[in-house]
Amino acid sequence: MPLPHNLNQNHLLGALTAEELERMAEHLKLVPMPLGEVLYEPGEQLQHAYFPTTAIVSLHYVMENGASAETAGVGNEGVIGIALFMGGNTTPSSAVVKTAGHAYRLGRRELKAEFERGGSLQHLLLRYTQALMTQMTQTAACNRHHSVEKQLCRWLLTTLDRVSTRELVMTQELVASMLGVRREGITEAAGKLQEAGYISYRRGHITVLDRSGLESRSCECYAVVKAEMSRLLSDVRTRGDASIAA
Amino acid sequence: MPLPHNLNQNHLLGALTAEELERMAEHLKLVPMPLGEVLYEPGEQLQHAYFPTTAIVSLHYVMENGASAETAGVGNEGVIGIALFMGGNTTPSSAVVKTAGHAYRLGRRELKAEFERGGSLQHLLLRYTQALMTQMTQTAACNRHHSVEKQLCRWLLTTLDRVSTRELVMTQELVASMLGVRREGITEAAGKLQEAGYISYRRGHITVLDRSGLESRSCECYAVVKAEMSRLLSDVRTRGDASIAA
DNA sequence: GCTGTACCGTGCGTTACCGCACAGACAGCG
DNA sequence: CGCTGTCTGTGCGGTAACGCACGGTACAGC
Repeated sequence: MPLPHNLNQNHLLGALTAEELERMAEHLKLVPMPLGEVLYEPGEQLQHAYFPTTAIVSLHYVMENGASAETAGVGNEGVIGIALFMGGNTTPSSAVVKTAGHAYRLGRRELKAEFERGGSLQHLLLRYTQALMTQMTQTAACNRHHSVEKQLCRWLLTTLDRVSTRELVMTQELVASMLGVRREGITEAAGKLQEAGYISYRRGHITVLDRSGLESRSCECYAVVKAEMSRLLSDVRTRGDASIAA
Repeated sequence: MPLPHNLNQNHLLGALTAEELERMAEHLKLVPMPLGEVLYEPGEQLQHAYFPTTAIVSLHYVMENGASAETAGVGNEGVIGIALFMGGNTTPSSAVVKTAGHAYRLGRRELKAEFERGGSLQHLLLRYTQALMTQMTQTAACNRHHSVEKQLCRWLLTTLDRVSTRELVMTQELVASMLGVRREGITEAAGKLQEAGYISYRRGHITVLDRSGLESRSCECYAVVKAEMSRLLSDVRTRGDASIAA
């Protein structure tokens, strides 16, 4: 179902003033985000920021021995390319598309220029950055203390919050690499969840049947991050639909 | 040896322009930071930012069941109270003093006011924030993949970088709560390091004998964070010693 | 409808870390 | 000087997750 895309589908863009959005609109380009695409690699100078509409992107750290872990996810509530306005221009981690979709792309110059005007975009981006730090903090603690099953529940829930369907297009292999665990660990945990009737899956598709079931088996981290995100971004998505079609 | 404190001991303050520093100097108050002091608790509106000189502070997340983990450390290279200028005003984690010392304290209004002038303080703070995110990312991945011994090495090295001596005043219990592991796990790992001649310790005091030994047993995370910190904050500490005595 | 590739399930042995319990050692204080 | 509380060492069973190997199965593409 190819919805007509519009800027409001990204919550940050949707919360800008009409004036700001007008200034930026001509520079925002809708781009497809295929599964697996690498938006940036460690140490590489970023050229664009991405405001996802339907895509979901994973901020991902890969260690020397090839092991990896997701440190935060970004969907239509956020933006990829923090390092542009924070001033570092790059990061040691990478960003990869974990659910295909679309995003609005903005050149680094245009982003920096608008950020430095100090208007509502600046405030939004800074608060979003803080929200991202909350995710990272929570991931760090969660990685230390919670079981794979709990983490899987958390991960499914946060991913589900960013899509409009109950079905995620996801192989166990992919999930495992996000959580930084063995593929077999996911097989086992997912098996238990399926047995409990919370999810069902087939080759690369996970369907959530009982959301509250997942919540009950998830660790606290899901709720903590969600609450903090909504606290920090409470004024986002309140602008109504006075949108500029793209 | 009670050195005369001066603002330059904190690298961020030391990198400000003379003009900015002059504006802020009258609001900066040198305060003692005793071991264990809690600078802020989860959800609590911050009243001050702290620029450590000799103290080291841990950003610490405590879970519902009481388990905890450090997500980043802050010493004289940084500042505590990011949430003030990022706009969230609080965070779900807490900040506790893990090595006693001093810090310059600044009221939240004064910090915000200076931040919003958009001068070099703003740029410094934003880049420092990005460096903090690097630490968090690395901690998350490290927690997932590296052994307690490697993590202990990393932690000792980063702590050592923030003090002027070779001796850390630290109980194993405290180290364990920082790393989010059992106290016995530290006993074991520290025992091995002592056997190797890299450290020696007695009741609450850890002395580093062979730094490069620790580096060789540490995980990559230490070097990654260090390199990224120095990249992001390369212009810090270059202002020379035209300081304003406090 | 066949075939090959990707994906998933299962079963080992192994290991790192946990939880608990208790004993010993040191330091500071009256 | 001895007491006391804190800190450290050690042992032991339990367990979650790993690494590896292999076999089974759905689906896509021809």
